[in-house]
Amino acid sequence: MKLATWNVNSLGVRLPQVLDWLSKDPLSQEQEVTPGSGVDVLAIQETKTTDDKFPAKELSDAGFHIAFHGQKTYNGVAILSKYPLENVVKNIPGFDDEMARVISATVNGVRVIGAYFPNGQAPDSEKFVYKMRWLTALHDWIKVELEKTPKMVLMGDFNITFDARDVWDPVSLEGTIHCTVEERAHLKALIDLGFTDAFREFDQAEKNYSWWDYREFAFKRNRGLRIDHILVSNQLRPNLTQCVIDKRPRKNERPSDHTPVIACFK
DNA sequence: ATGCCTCAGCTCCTGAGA
Repeated sequence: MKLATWNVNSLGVRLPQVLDWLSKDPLSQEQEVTPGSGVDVLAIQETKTTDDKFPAKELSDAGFHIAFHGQKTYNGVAILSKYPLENVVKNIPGFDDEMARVISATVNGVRVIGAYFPNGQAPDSEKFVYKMRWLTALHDWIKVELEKTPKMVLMGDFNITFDARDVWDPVSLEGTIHCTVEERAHLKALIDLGFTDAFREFDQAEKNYSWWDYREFAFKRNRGLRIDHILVSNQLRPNLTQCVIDKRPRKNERPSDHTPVIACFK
C-alpha cells in the first residue's frame, strides 16, 4: 500500500496534473506509465472547490473511490482511494469550524485522516490564535480516535516544521510562522499520542522540503520548508517500509507550491 | 521591504497563502 498527501492549491487548476501523477509510479525516477503502480490512497488539500463542482466523475473514471469536503474559494480536502472508503467523517466533530480542513475514512482497516492545518499567518495575529485552538481540538479528537482505531495515518499540510532540518534558513526564520515554539509544541503533542514522523524513519538527504514559495525562484534555489507530513501510529509503524518526497510535480508547468509526500507499507 | 508568484472571485483589484 502506498499512501500520499498533496496540497494541490486548487484542484480545478491541478486536476490534470493529479490524474497524470496518479497514473505513474511515484517511486520510479523514469516516471514510466505503469498502470496500477501509483499510490493507493491520496489525501488532497486546498481543493478550493465546492462539493457540487468537485471533479467526482473524472476521478471515479480513473478508478478511485472518493470522499470530499469543500467550500468556496479556500481550503477543501479530499481522499482518493483504490479501495473502498468506509465511515467518512468531515472536520473535527464537536469543534465548530466554518472551514473545510479535515476528512477521515477507513481504508483496508486503517483509519486515514487527511488534514489542512491552518496557516496562522503570523505569531501575533488572530489567525495564529485560531491555529492554536484548532490544534488543541485536533489533538483531543485524535487522542480518542486513536484508541478506537489504533492503525492510523494522519497526513496532510501541517503548516509546521519539526526542526531546523525542515527549514532552508533556520536562523533567519526562527520564530516565524511554521517555525514557532508554540506550533512545534503542538506537533510534538500529536507525536506523543503515539505517532512517528514517517519521513524521519529513514535516511534522507539534507535540505529535503515539501513546499517552496512561488516567488524569488525559491524552488530553483531550494529555499523551502518541510511542512507536509505523514504521521504513522505506533501500531502501524512496523509495516512502514519507505517515505519519500516526490519533487517532480513541482517542476510542472503551473505547479502547486507543494509537492507530494509518499509513505509505503507492507 | 509586505513585494517578488498564484489562485479565486461580487475579477482588471483584493485577500490569502506560507
